Amino acid sequence: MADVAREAGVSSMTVSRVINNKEDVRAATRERVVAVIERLGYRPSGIARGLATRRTGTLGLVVPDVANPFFADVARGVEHVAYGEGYNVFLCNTEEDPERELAVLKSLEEKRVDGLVLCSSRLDEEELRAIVTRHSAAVLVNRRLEGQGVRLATRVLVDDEAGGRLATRLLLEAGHRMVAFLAGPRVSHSGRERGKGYRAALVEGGVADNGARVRHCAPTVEGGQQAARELLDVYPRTTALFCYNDLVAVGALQACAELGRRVPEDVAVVGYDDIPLAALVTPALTTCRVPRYELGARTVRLLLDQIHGCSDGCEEILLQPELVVRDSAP
Amino acid sequence: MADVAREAGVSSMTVSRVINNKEDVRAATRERVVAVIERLGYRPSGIARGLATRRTGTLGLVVPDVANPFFADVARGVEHVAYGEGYNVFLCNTEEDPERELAVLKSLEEKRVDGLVLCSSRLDEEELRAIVTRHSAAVLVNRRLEGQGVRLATRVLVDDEAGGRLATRLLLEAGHRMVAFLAGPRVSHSGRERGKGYRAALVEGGVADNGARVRHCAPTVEGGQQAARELLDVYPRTTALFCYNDLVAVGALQACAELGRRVPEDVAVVGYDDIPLAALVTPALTTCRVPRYELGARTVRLLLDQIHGCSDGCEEILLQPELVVRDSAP
DNA sequence: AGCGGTACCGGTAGCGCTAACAGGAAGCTT
DNA sequence: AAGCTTCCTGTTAGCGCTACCGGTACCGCT
Repeated sequence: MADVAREAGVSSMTVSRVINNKEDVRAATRERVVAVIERLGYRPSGIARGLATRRTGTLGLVVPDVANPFFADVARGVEHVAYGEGYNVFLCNTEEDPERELAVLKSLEEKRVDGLVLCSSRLDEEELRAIVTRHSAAVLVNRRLEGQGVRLATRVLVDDEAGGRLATRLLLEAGHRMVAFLAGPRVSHSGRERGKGYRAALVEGGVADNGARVRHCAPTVEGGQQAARELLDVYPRTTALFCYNDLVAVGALQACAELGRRVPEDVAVVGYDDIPLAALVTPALTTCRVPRYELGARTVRLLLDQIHGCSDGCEEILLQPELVVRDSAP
Repeated sequence: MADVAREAGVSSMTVSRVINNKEDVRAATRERVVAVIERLGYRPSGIARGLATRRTGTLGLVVPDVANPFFADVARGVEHVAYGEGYNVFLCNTEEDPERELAVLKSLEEKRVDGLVLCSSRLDEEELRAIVTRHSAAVLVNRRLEGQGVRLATRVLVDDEAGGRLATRLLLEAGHRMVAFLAGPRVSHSGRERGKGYRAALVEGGVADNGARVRHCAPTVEGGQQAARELLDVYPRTTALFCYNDLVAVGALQACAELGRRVPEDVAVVGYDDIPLAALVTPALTTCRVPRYELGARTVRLLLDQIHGCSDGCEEILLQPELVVRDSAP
């Protein structure tokens, strides 16, 4: 920077003003400085700038796993909006390990990120609260932080209860009366919400809520396959399956094929998420699309509001899933 | 930091030594300092440290799109190894736009990343060379940089020619004599390499190389479906399709279903990449697995060697793909 | 006692940038 | 002609940390 200033015959302050597009620099001077910068290939140091301004132009994104298509899309949304506003994004995978989550969060603090996006945190209330209060700006995704105190974390969520209701209602309206729920992992918060919607729709539809029709399983193709097999074995009169996610639904499809049940004629199957795979299996999955990219994008916009101080304090955004009807149901 | 020093009754230098795990601090002193750090919740500033040491502990990762499962896996590998060595990773999507690629590269320079991983760059030779020389450490993925000068970029590649050969040979050995290649986009470097392997295998197998059997298409399900349809129409005696990637192969599967060709009895189909989808379609795809996670992991290891100065200068790592035989071929 | 060696700790001087203020020159007003 | 505004530019003083050097205390040895 000093080199540039000397070459251009100005002070470093003027160079600073030029690279920050500040007013108060004569056009001629600006051009001269720009030319020297160009000629010398000078790049201002974001590090030094960060030290001086206490803002780094970076955000932290913490996800369980980017290779999961769900978080990959969220990451894309986060990165896109952040880039548009001149921010860079640190990507951190926790690999589902709370220890590691704490560790990356610590490193993000040391890097002095301006804001934090924390997806599906596996930390407990207390740890989470500590993290959030240490950051001036943080938004949670797919996780609430119940606070008796003043400070609650901003958050963006998918309305999974509505999604569960939507999917179940579709099946009921098609005349199904024996709708089962392949519920995914017992610990999943999303799964519980989807289950709430499922039961609410059953009640609203005049079908007695029957807990025995809910079966937990691993959120994978194998998990879905096995659970569907067992469920159709125990309750052979089941005519519809609402699945925790699309992978489970694909497993259900495979189980139906094994058992000689035609889909959707004998058994209707509805998935959740609308991952790219959903459209490609046979029959193509009817599913509940969750706006993953938008989830990331909205989150960052909220975060940036918070950073720029124009936030309304504690907020919550609830994104609505949307039914995508294909061949597997109704 | 000054607070910590005062509270612990030492100088800031000693605090610095403690947080950097340097020797030359008495155990008792260290404990005292650690206790104060803990009590005050002090986190050293990576920014200030970066300014003083000229190392930031960050890497830049530039990919066309993280939502692409290929790059998502690469990113996972990169992040995992980087984390293990105490580095954080900036994730940058170029969204296939060279302008944007240049822009993110510029921002990464300003952030003073210690190293750069550049995947499938769409920049031309000259731009690329400029970028690489501006960084002390950079590794290219899926891209060579031919240099007449002294300095060539380190790179990690998949041996796509070998992959093409492998897949084609499998088909030939199963007795196929009419093997077509759905080649993906004309501009794809990987596609060209796979084509080379395909032709080489044909020649080695005593089957005359017939250019007319190669058909370019978009690297998507639709692209593959359309190309397969047309190809099977023009050359109805084709009994095997080697596809640019798994998506194209899925398209080919759909085209075969439409045309009433059984897979693999009438037409054998081989994909490329082994994305998760490959195992889930019906029939499950025989494909060429490319080690995506390892690609990312090896790349970062190479990069870290370069950063720590223990590199042998210009190097190249060529990763071998591996055949995964499922139901669609032979 | 004096010497050298080791273990531990502190002072100083930046790293490259910007916030905040302090001018100075030109043009305008009174 | 003095004073005032407007526009532009420079000076100073850090931001929080570490490199580098220099010190002190204490030990064993001659």
